[in-house]
Amino acid sequence: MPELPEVETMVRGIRPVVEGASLAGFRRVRCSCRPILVSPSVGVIARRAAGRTLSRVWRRAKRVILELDSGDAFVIEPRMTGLMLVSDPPDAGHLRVEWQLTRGAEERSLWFWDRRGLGTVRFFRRAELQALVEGGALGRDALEMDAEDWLTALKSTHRPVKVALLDQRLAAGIGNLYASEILHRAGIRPQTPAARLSLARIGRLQLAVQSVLSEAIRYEGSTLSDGTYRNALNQSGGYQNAHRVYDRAGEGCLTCGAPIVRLVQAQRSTFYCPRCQR
DNA sequence: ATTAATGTTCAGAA
DNA sequence: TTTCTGAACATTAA
Repeated sequence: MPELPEVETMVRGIRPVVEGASLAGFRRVRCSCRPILVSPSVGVIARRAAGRTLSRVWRRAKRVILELDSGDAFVIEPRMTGLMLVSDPPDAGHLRVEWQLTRGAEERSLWFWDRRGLGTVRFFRRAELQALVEGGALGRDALEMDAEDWLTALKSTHRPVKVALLDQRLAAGIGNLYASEILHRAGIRPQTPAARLSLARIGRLQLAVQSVLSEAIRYEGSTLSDGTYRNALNQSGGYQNAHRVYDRAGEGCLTCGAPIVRLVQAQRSTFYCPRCQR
């Protein structure tokens, strides 16, 4: 599930361990599951990166970026079930990649753990990184968008607003869970065609994006019933207790009491309150 | 014991 | 051009 708040939490969790450390080794962990995508090959990456200092840990949309003093960088996409850890993992069987770090005499490791194995670890040269970060594939970070940015983004498509929120080219960082939560907070029906939203409703949407995402970051993300998402220290997040609609089909709306409805849009579950959201 | 569903992304087709 | 479909994979619930 890692969406913007979970990835931000990962970055904040690993930053104190990673930033300023030297990379002593980079390796794939031997496990019984199929290997995840690492590109270029582990050997090539290790040759280019070993001995360098990890100067900056940051986030672009749902990607974790480990930047080296050379300007080259690791770009990690957790996708569905990937985690960045600086502690023991949920289980040893799904550890995928290890960064061996040194800071003076101290040795520590950063891990990429991924149960389903859809996540990726890629290494980019400085120029490639710039293209990836600034290129057209990703829109502005959802937390940095003002109402005017949202107006431009939403005017450009006739798809339902819930589906549009998931389009990373329009706004980067929102995923399936937070899209439902944001629309409930904004009082907007998920089926509404994006281009048909009034200025006033777009203003409410922008505020809902800000408040839902920043609250979720404050609570260190959402750990769903499958327990997959954990922070860098393998601890649960807390925002799942604040969900108003996600995964609550048939239960009463916490605002008005009407039963929450589940529908499928673009092959993904959407949850909303038919009374609060118009 | 099958089948459907699960947070994401991307290629390829409609 | 825009939008839709299915696949990548592992695990759990029905």
